[in-house]
Amino acid sequence: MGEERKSARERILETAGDLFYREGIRAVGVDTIIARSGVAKMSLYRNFASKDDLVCAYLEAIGQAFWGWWDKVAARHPDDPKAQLKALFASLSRWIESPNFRGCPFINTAVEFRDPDHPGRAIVIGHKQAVRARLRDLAERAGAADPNRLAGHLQLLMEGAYVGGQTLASEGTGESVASAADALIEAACASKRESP
Amino acid sequence: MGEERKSARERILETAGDLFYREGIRAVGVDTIIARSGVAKMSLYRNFASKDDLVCAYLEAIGQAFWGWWDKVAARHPDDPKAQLKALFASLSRWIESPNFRGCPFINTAVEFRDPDHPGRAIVIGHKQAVRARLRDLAERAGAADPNRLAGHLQLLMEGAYVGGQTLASEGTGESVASAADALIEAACASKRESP
DNA sequence: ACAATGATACAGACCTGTCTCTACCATCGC
DNA sequence: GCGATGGTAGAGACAGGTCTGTATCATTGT
Repeated sequence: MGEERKSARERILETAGDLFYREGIRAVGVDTIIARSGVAKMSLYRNFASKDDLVCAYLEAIGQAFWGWWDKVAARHPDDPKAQLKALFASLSRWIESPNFRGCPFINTAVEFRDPDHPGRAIVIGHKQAVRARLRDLAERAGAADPNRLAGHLQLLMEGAYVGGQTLASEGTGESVASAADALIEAACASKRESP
Repeated sequence: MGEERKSARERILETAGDLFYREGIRAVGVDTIIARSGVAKMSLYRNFASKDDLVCAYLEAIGQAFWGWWDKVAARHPDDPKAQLKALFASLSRWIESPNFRGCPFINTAVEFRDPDHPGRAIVIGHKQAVRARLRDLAERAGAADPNRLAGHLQLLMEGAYVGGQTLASEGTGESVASAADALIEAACASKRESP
């Protein structure tokens, strides 16, 4: 047995993540997930209380991957918050033009499940607030005149990039994001000198 | 019969529009639509070939309302494209903070129906391209140094505002949109004087 | 009379979640 | 060494509900 076979849970999460992201959550039934991952139905329901529960696990996994990406990009410019901001948007602009890009998984989930009591929505809102906080922190350390305002602007841009890449493909959305972010960052930091 | 009763078609379109927008399209079945609009099921299927067909009619109606809004706002500043742009974003910023706001119907539809062959997607893409064209036209007439670039930035902001208002409610998204739009418009038009 | 509509039952597909039965495999007692 | 045991997992049937779309019949307004 040379090959280590992954656990049922891992295979389910991997397959479900792929299908949910590509085709949408409501569009993918549990039967499809178990067929595609070669797993028994009971293995799914032993590991996840319900489909909603699986959706939450999917979002958590995506969140981890997201912060992994964020930290990796930021680490390329240690102690240079302004460069980190720009690098994040430059990387984002490349990502949204990839052929596999299907929008932001969090936004997509929030759109698919409109009921405010759906457990997934809390995760989505938590994620977006965390992003906002990290943007504000970077804006502040980058010396923005009004960090809160810059963080708000940049997050708008980020969300716009996510949906723009999906509905307006091949219109140069990626390039737009990077240049708009640059413009806003420079404008926000211009009026304040570093350590005057 | 003092009250003019609307035709079955009108009542269906009205109810479906309301439900689709508030709760999502996949979340609302035709049974709910007919119950809520007090219409027979066959009246629905006599007026619309299928649910997908009803969805398309819904998108067309939203599109008409959207351009009605756009033209009304623009008409408040005749022959002043820059003021029109700003006014559009100011109005948008108010709209997304209304309690009934549930995001952009076009984006929501595109997220709910990921299949590229779904008839609704063509309408969505057509709408977004039309918006882009009108933005570019205004940017050009407003004297932007690079109208294409400004139109791209503004559309990103617009899309961001739509989803931001939905997932990040009560974080001052509306104010952010207006101020970010102002900043980008001013920056884009600064380098070019009007009739020098 | 006639066209549009309401009411209702129904077909067939699909969805989530449960249940049973079987197979494998590691660990433990002896 | 070796059989018993228990945990994990595959296969498939099934229940109960919902969805779209169709068919049939009664009603209403002009």
